[in-house]
Amino acid sequence: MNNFITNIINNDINNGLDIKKIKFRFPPEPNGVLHLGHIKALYINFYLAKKYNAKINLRFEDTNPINIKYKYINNIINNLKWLNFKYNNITYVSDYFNILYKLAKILIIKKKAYIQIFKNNKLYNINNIEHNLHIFHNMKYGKYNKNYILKAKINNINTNNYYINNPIMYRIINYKHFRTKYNWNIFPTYDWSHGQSDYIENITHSLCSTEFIIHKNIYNWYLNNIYNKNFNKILPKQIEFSRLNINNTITSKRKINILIKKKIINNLCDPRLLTINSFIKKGYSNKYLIDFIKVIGYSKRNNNININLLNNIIKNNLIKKSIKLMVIIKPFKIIIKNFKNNYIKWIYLKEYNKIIPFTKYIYIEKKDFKIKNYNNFYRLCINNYVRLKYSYIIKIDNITKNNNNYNIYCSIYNNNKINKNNIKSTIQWISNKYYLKIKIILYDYIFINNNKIYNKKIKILNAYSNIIIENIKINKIYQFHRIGFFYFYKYINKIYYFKKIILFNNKNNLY
RNA sequence: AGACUUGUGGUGUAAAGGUAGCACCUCAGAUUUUGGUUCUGAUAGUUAAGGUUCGAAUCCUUACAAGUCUGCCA
Repeated sequence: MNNFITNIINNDINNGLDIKKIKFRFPPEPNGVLHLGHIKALYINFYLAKKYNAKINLRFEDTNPINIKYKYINNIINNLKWLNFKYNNITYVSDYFNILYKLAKILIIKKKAYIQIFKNNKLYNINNIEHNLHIFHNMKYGKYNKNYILKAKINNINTNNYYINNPIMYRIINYKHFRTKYNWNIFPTYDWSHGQSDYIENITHSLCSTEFIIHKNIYNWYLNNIYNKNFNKILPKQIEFSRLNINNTITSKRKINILIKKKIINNLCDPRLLTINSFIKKGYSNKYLIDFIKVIGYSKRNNNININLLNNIIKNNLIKKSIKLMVIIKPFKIIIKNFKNNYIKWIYLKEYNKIIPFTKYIYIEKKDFKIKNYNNFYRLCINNYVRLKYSYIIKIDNITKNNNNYNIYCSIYNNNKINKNNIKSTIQWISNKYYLKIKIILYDYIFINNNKIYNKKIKILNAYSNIIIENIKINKIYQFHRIGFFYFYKYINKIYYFKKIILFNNKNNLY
């Protein structure tokens, strides 16, 4: 894999960076679950770590006690385990609160940081160093209300953007932190803590998404003002790449939460979401997702990837290994003339070492039958030979009509006597006596029409399967012959429930 | 509105001043006990204009377009 990131690192090596010192980090905030976009960020870091034989830290960005929740830490660790991304250390920004506090005091002494107070609808800046230190100390011990903040004094950056010019380093938050408890009343902001954490951990290349480009000046300003030659440390370098955008769905935590509030989705495991938890629940292998990430690559430009690319990769992976079931959604009865009423022919399926029953009356899918052939209809109609999957070649002999019901009489034909070119279709079937009741849950992408309109449709269909299902496991993925891929997720009242993963091409109006 | 970033076939991504390549999509043919898969092939591209250069997707200028940011979130 070659991209602008490897180019930058190779340049750094050519310019004297010791290859042994290269180190990366993955810094999630434990405020939600990981999704496909995180896999993109993870993969580049772990790919580079492998390429340069470098170390990599999993760093939890727990700077804001209000946002973070302990349960997400375990979830992230388990997700990484499932993805088989092996990091060297787990670190927490909260471990650096003491160091960050000391560094902030150094900036105050250097007159690079100052306290700002909001009082009587006015902002007051403190100039005196001793006074600043005194207030900062008292802020730490909770002696002030939220109107006190510590700001960095960056006046050199050529911008009229006030936020960028005077970023906040510390704000007062009176909230229990899950690790430091009530020890701190002030918490560092992302801007202040992130670059410093990279520096403390000896990270050489700090990869993030392009929305942080505007913060790069702050990142570098802090580092340059903290950098101490005596420590013999390398200044980390922020490199940005564009975040993952996929049409017809979303990944952003904020937008997912809106959908949950609007009750369009129930939870973070909803199969329509691209969260790692949903992938695990759907029985995916991590390989499918990494294959996808490898294909889409990395750049700085805005992108919009068609979700079918992901679906194709999943489909091509599944096609090799999933068990095939014959499933009928809308049964249509046909009669085999050659068979006697109670005769059962057991057909042996070598692939699965199982037998399935074939009887006089069988059901095929309603859409697999038409009386007359038009528009190149390959399936069952007058004059068409059709192969029933795993069993006989049939053709319609005659059709009778009672009321509104057709009776379709078919004859079995010898495999060897029919020209192969005349059999254009192999369709699924079930015996009218032996089958399993199943339910299929179908849903569409969350968004239609370029991510602007919600798609709430969820269909639950009754269907029938041949009886090959045994030792069925939750989360196991099955292929429904000619329909698509589904995963089994529950068994209630003698009914097996399956949820959609991917449907096969539907343009010929199969279903 | 400003600041910043980015513009390569329909989509995604390579080419670090020297042959515009790869993958997906689409289309066609072959294979096929899935109208699936697989295989072969075809179509199609450097946002625009100017400049530097023997030579520009690449460097410079201008225009245009898209995205991000303008949070005491990260």
